[in-house]
Amino acid sequence: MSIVTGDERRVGRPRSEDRDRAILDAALDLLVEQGFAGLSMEGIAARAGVGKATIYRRWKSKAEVVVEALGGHVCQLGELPDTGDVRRDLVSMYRALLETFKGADGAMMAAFAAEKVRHHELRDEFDRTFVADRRRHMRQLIERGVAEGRFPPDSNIELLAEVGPALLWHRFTMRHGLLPDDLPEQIVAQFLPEPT
Amino acid sequence: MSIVTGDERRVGRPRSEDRDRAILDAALDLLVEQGFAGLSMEGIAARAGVGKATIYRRWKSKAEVVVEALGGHVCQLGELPDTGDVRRDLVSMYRALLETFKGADGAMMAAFAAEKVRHHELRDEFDRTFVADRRRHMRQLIERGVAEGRFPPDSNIELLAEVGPALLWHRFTMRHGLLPDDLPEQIVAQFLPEPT
Amino acid sequence: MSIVTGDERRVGRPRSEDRDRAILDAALDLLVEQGFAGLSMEGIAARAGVGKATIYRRWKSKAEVVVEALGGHVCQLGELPDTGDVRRDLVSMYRALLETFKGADGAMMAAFAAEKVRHHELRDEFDRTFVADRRRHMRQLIERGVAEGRFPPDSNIELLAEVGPALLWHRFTMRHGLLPDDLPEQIVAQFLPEPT
Amino acid sequence: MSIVTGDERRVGRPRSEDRDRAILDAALDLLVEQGFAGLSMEGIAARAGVGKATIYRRWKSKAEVVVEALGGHVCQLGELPDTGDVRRDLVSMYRALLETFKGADGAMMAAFAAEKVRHHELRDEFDRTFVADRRRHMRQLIERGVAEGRFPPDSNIELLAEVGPALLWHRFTMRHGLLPDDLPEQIVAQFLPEPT
DNA sequence: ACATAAGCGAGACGGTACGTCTCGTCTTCTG
DNA sequence: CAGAAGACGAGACGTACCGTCTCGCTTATGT
Repeated sequence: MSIVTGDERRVGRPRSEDRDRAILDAALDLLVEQGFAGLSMEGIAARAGVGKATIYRRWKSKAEVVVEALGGHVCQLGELPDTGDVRRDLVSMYRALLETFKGADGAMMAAFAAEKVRHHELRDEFDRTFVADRRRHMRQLIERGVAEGRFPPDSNIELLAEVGPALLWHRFTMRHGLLPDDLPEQIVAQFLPEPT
Repeated sequence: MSIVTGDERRVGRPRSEDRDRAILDAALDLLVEQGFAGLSMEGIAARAGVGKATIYRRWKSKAEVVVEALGGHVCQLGELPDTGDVRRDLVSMYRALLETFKGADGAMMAAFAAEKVRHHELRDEFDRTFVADRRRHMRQLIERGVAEGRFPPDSNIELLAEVGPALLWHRFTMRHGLLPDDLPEQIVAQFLPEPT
Repeated sequence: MSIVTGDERRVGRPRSEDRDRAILDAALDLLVEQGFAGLSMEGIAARAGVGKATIYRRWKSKAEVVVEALGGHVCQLGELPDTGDVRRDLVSMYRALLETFKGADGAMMAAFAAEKVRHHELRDEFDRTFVADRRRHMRQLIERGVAEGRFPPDSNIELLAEVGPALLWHRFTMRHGLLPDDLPEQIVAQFLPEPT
Repeated sequence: MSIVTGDERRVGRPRSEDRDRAILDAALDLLVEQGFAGLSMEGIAARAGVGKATIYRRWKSKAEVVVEALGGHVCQLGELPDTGDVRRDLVSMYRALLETFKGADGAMMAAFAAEKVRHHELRDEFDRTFVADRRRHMRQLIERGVAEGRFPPDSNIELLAEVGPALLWHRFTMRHGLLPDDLPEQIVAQFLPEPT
């Protein structure tokens, strides 16, 4: 998050948005190429053709640069689906998440998740940037589904909303990315079946 | 993994097992206290009362020290329960896992999980130490449960065996440890219900 | 000699002359206190309140730091005497040299002399700093003395100019500093007597 | 100096003289090849095919090994001349010293002298091994010369005995080895002339 | 129009940790 | 026991980044 976000600044040379972008792009490139550990501020500055101070003027730490670099990148999840068919919507969302885990974004998410442990700001930003919306939407889908009688009325909504992401995340982080393409359907079939 | 693993060495002063232990203990302590990133070889050496060379004589890098530190660590899983009542056994295991997350081992697991991404050896050791036995046991419980008709015969065994750990892990890593004490029961009630 | 000597650098923060001085002073102090061998880059950095990189940015090795430390050191020769009385002038110079050996500069000269053997740059700088002026002046005194008939006309000027420093140096380095106060007079009386 | 010099040892396996020699030879070789600074105990041990403890059992430090290595080597100065002709004897001795300074021995003496500054044991041993005898002999020659009227009766014997070695040493250490072959004769002619 | 104030690239700065090296000591097994 | 091998604690080596701090520009703005 940019240190100065408001528009209260008026005098002096304004910050160049070119540099913002150059820095974030460089950070992202290097992150993908070498992972979080191989990422150095010196490297970002060099790659972006920018002085280190120009980075630190905008962000307080390596972690924050990466937060924003990654945040700007991953948020292109497409629209949250809402077709009226809850199960189809959930499968869509699971699949979008699954695709995120695969591809280059997966490595980035993993790297990011790894750093969350140590940097609470990162954790929150991670949440805000590409978890919160999805979570909210899934919850609404489930709630509506329960209300419409598509899931049993005594369902544990909280868990039901969480089970898909949880299984995908578990597969990704704890089972070395064992993510078959039909996993979304499997999950729905097993844990969100139609009431008999 | 120790640099010299065979028993071909015979001459000269043998490596001191005291030092092995002192180093690994120090590494583990510091890992829990400060996380992987806050862990320095210099710190380990100082805490273990050992020269840096004594560490590098045994392991090639920080990662390798940690792998072995982890390997030497006996994760207190408690006994793997087997009472004949599948659901009770699963609740027991979920609870043990939940306690692990809450205790000192939890911090350690988080720290390791973060590093797994970058170090495959670490990932494997992590699996061996914290995960493999439990996973195997849970799967057996589920398989037996299905065989005995305690779960529907068309259950997705793989997912059923995974859903509990997945939800706990998700709560722990992605929801900042939102782990109510009755979560095991909730999970079983929602996802592993008795067949009607 | 400083790594960057030209004035081609223009951009970036300029090197601080304060640090140059702090480093060289620290080096010189430690050299006198502990000798060349007891001199560590880490020690210099600590004493100068400077990071090690700041030293290595300027010099490539310990030897080069010392060379320059020595170069910056103004050896207090006192004025080169020229009273017209050759023998009195020589006694003065011998005494100044003797005092140099006895004082802090003596320890320094010994330390440097020891190291000269291994580092030719050091040898030359040592010569420039401690020796060259004195040598030239003594030679001139002797030459004039011979010209004026104060020494026999067939004198070996080279040796005559050298005998005093040689004896003092020999006493200092080979006889543990056996340097009685009247040694200058003894030398003149024995080796530079008035022609009969 | 060997740590155990007496012959009070009787029990157990006796020290191998082969090893003494192997160690000293290795030390000397390496000293000549790389100088005192490039000399490591590890290197000596390896070159001699000997354990480090075997060296430390005999000598307390690197310096002492070198003392003995060098001592054993240089003492082959030949007989101290005593022909009855004082000046010829002195020229002989000066020349022997001069030859020592030239050759490979010179580098060794310089290396040795350099270390004397820091190691008093070295200084004393240096003295004992290849200075003391010569000095005593020169002094006797001079004393006899004065007694026999070959030098003026009011000569400063101490200085007269010292002037040759002092000039040679000065040339060697302070003038980069400016040692012409007739320097011995020059010295005698200038500073030890026949009384008129 | 021009002063002002901030932005900027470059890179120096005090630190900290890296992985390597040698010191002089210690500990084992072999002869 | 001596000896070869080599582990050991200590601590310096020279390198790489960290996040901060100057420098001498450059670039809008607001007077």
